[in-house]
Order: sequence, then C-alpha cells, then structure tokens
Amino acid sequence: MAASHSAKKFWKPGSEGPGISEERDLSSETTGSPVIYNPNTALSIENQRQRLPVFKHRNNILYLVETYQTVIIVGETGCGKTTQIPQYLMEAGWAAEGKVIGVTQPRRVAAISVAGRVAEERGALMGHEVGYTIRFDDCSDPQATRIKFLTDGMLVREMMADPLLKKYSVLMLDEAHERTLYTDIAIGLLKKIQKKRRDLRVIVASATLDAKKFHEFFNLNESGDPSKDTCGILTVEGRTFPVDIFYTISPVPDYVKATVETVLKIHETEDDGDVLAFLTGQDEVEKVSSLLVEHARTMSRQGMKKHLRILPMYSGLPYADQMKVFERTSPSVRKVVVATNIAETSITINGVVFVIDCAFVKLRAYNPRSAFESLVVTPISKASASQRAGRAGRNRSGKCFRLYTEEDYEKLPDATVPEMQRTNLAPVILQLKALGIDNVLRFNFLSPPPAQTMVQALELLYALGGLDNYGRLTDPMGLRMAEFPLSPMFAKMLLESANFGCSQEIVTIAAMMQIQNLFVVPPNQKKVAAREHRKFAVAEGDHLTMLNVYEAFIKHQKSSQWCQQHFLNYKGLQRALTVREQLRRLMNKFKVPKTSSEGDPDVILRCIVSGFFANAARIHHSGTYRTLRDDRELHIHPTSVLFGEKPPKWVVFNEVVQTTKYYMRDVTAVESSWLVELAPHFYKQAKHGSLASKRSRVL
DNA sequence: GAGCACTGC
Repeated sequence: MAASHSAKKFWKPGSEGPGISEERDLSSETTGSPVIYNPNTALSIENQRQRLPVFKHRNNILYLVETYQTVIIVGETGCGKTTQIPQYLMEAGWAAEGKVIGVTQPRRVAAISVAGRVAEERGALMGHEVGYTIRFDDCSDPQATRIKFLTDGMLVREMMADPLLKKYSVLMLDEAHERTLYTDIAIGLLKKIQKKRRDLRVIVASATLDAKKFHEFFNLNESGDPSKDTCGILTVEGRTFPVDIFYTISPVPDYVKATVETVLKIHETEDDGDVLAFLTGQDEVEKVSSLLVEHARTMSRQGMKKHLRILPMYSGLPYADQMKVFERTSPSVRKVVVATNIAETSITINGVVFVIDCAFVKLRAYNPRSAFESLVVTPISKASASQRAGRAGRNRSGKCFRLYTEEDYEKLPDATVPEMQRTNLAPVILQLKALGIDNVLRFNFLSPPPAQTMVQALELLYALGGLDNYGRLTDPMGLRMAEFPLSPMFAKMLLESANFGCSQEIVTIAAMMQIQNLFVVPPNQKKVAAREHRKFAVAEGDHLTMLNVYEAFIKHQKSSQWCQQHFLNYKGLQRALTVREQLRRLMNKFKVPKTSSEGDPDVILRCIVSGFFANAARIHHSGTYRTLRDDRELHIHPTSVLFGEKPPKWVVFNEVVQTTKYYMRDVTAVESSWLVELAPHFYKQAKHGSLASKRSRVL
C-alpha cells in the first residue's frame, strides 16, 4: 500500500501541466479479465498460486473459517482472494461429503471468467469439479461440482427451491462492497439461514470502508466478550501499481471542456500510455469524443508524430463499436477511451495509465412519494473515486487527474448509497415474501430501505393480487408471480394472458421489453436509423411495435444482416429469444395455455392493462399527460413511437424516467373503460366520464 | 418540441 506523505500538488486544466505526484491508497478491485496461461513462459500453476499475496494468509483464513461463522475478508486488488480462497477451502475438506463451496459475483461475465481460471488451475474440465451457474447458462454438475461460481441474483433464486441452501458448506460473497441489490438481499437472508444452520460458513469479501459495517451486522455475540465473537476480519494486501493523484487548484466550471483539455495536456506532456476518461452519460461521451477527434485531426495535420485514437464507450453503443476499446494500438498511437461508469467495474481496459475523473455519475434514484424512478447526476463517493483512479494502476504505475479540488474530494461521501435504498422495492418484497419472510418491514436489512418505499411496494403487490388483505402471498397468483424473473407487473400480465387469449403475443412483448437499446441509433446516422425504425411503428404504441420487430426478426430467419440493415440490436434480439424461451417454460409450468390474438390488437392491449393499470395517464388540456394516481405531469419519451404523433387520450406505460422532465417509456394507447373494468379495485368512474384513483382525491 | 448510468433473475 502506498503511503501518502509526499507534497500535494495541483494543476489547472488548460494552463500549467500536471505537477508532482501524490500517492494514495487504492480500493479493492473487481476480478477482471481472464488470465491467459502460456505453458512455455509461465511459472508452473502451483508456483503462480503460491506467489499471490493471499497465499501467506492461507492457514489463517482456514483457521478463521473454522472458528467463526462469518469471516470478513478485506482483499485488495490483485490479492488472489476470489480464485484461491475457494481452493484452500476445498483442499481443507470443506467440499467433502458432497458439499459445495459457492462463490457469488455481481456480474455474469465475472462468474464465468473466474470459474474458467479456477478450473484451469485445477486442471479440471469446466462444469465438473469447478463450475458456474448464471441465468440461461448452468455449467455445473449437481453431483460433481465442488466449487461453484454464481451470480448473487442466482443464489437468491436458489433459495426459493432450497431455503436453507443445504448443499453449501461455505458461501463467499465477492465484491460485497459494491452493495448491489442482490448482494444485499443475499446478505440479509444468509444471516437468517445462519441462525438455523450453525455449520454454514459465510465469507464476505469487501473493501476496507465497509468491513466494520459487515462485521457488526454478522456478529451475533451480544456478550461484549470478544472471545465469543461469531465474526472475524482479515485484511489481505493487494498487488497493484501506485497511482499518483492530481487535483485541480480551483473548481472546474465545465468538466466536459476540462476533460478535453486534460486529454490534450496529457498527450503533449506525458510519456506513452492510454487514457481513460469518466463522464456521466452518452451525450457527454459523444461530445467529448467529437471534440477530441477534431483536435486529433488538427494535430495530425500539424505533423504531430504521436496520434490520438478516440474511442467512446457506453452500454448503448453497438457491440462492434464497444469491442474497439479492447483492440491493441500501435506504439505511435495513444488510445483515449471516453466512457461512462461502465468502465468503473463492468469492463477492464488494459494499457490504461492515465485516468481523468469528472467526479460525477448518473445514478438511479427512487421517489417513494411519486413511485417514480429517476436518473440523477450525482457526485461520486470516495470509494468510487478510488476505484476510478485504480484503473490507471493495473499494468504499471499511473496517474489520475481529478477534475476537482482536494477540498471538494474531502466533501464526497465515503460510499455510494446502496441500491436497496434507491430502487422500487416491489420485486424485492415479492421475492422475500416467497422466501417465507412474512414481516418484510422487520427483515434484517444491512441498510434498511425507506419505510415509505416498502409501503408503496406492498400496496402495488396488493393491487396486483399478489398479496391478500393480511399482506400474505396469495396462492396461486402471488406464488407464481414470484417465480418469474421479471417485475411483478410483467408477471401479472403474463399470468393473465390466457384469459385474454393472447399468451403467445404477450410472452413476446414481455421478452422484448427486457432488452435495452433495441433500436440502434449511431450518432452519425440518426436520420437513416429513424427512417428504418418507423417501418415497424404502429399507432397503438411501443408494445405492439416491439411485437412487430420480433415477428419480422423471426420472418427474416433471425438474420444479423437484416438487423444491421434496419438498425436493430442483434445481440439484444438474440437475448429476447432466450428470455422468451425461459418465460414460455414458466408459463407451461403454470399451465397457461398457448393462445394467439390472431391479429386483434385490442385483446393484447387489454392484457397489458391488466398488469400495468397502475401506470396510467390521461391527456391534459395543456397537451401533456397527467398520472391517474396522483395527477403528476408526464411526457412521452422521445424514443417512443408515439412521440410527435397525435397523442392518444389514455395511455399505460412501463416506467417513468426523470431527466429534465418526467418521461414515460414504452407507452401504449388504451381505453379508459378498460382501466375501470380490469382494475376496479384501483380506479372508479368519476364525474364527467373521467377516472379517479381510489387511493387519491376524486378529480 | 427532444433524450436513454449500470447490473441481475
């Protein structure tokens, strides 16, 4: 770990160059890309394993797991905890008698790549002794697999079939400091399981900041005598390179401009090494990229020897363009990746030596009063700043340019608000109920969500018929809804679809709505793309438009070329096929018959209303929409096919996103009579043929 | 007239 004792130096983007360095600690890091083993040059696997920092702690880790029910491991980047600890446990006998050592990851790719590495180290075929389980891809063997990597969401699913997780002897929750929704749920549930299963061991792998919180949460010792603690802590040093941190002298008025200036300054004054710049959204990424491309052209014309290659990176970018950031460049080219937060944890780009950090991130927020989610540009946390800086020190020592003052850094919160406290909880509450947690308000949350958010969730679940008057899961509706890997409104819509005679179409629509960025819009071909997309549009709205796209995709033999011609997300559509198949299987399980509307749109729309009635809006004389529930102003999202068209009187929508205004996404025109008919417990007929929510004032 | 952080089941 680097000491922070050198003189603090600052620089100002656009004026003087970066000054002397100050080294700082870097926080723990994700298990990144798979390591490639070359038998000709590499050390023997055994030798490599012993050189990892975690190896020195092997016996201590085994002692702690033997002694304590829960062990918190603070493992820094590159210490080897994820790949080694499960192997130590297996070697010590924790996988004997058919027991399994489970290791969770927040992301699918991480689960696969880490499993691959461990299988390779053990000389095992993937899916036998070592395996992984993620949605749509179970590469494990119930008899043979001893070490199993899985996503934390998958672990929560497994609890529905096996509430005490009997097959596991140890569960290690990796990257717990990220505090993703499912990691937090798993943590709460595991604490409950541990009370019934004293033999179950839990290892929480986390960054320094959160270790104490995890320890307090898991320690069941109330005697005040530390020798009776049920939870231990161990810190394992990492293996990363030092990163010098630079702050600005004064606050930066415009970080978009400052990012461009800093890239150019680095290019002029610094040695070789690629640049990674963090911004908050697609717009900013495109803006900075295009400005830099202009500068790069000018510099080439002026005969600058070293070239700049500018690469935008965000999740909505077409797959082929995303892949470009991983391509190697020639030594005469400096790669500049301009990215959203996707580059903070989800992807790792090799060769990055310089990081530029604007101090902001776009985060989901949930307003329990309006029941709307929004995306808000928020200052990052210190943990996040550290994570971003660490991206510069993976291959050799690097530099991080923070576009804010050290004083402002000190004001940042230590950690990001856990997802549990920023999201709509209806899916979580439904799942907890299905797992037998009757009183969800008293569930042992690591960070309890706002009570009002829970009440909102309970009300919605009641309105959907998933809960009864006593808040108990209904049988069969609630039980079945919980089995769908979708939010409760979708589950309700699917389960009702047989009553409307359109289960085939509804399964397709539900699957299509799970994919993001179905319509691809390359920034330089906006008009052509829009023209192609209009070909699928129908007056009823986005749901039937998506159905059209899917059916056309099938008609054209699921061709990737056809997708490209029509600016459609091919990988997304492939995913929709898989999701659809999974949903179809669940429908069969619940004996929902296959029926088709045979071209009648109304039955499909009515079925959508049966799930999404709570998300209804009517046109206001001002020309904008108002929610039926509480008369809030809404607008049709510009990505909707209904945007710019003659606005229908009544609509239902999938979700609301708040940016500059409240926008409805995935919008479909409906009849007001359907709302009263299909949700009589929710709406009643008011004066003047209008509708009113039973939960708010009559309009 | 105008907009889409990132995961996961």
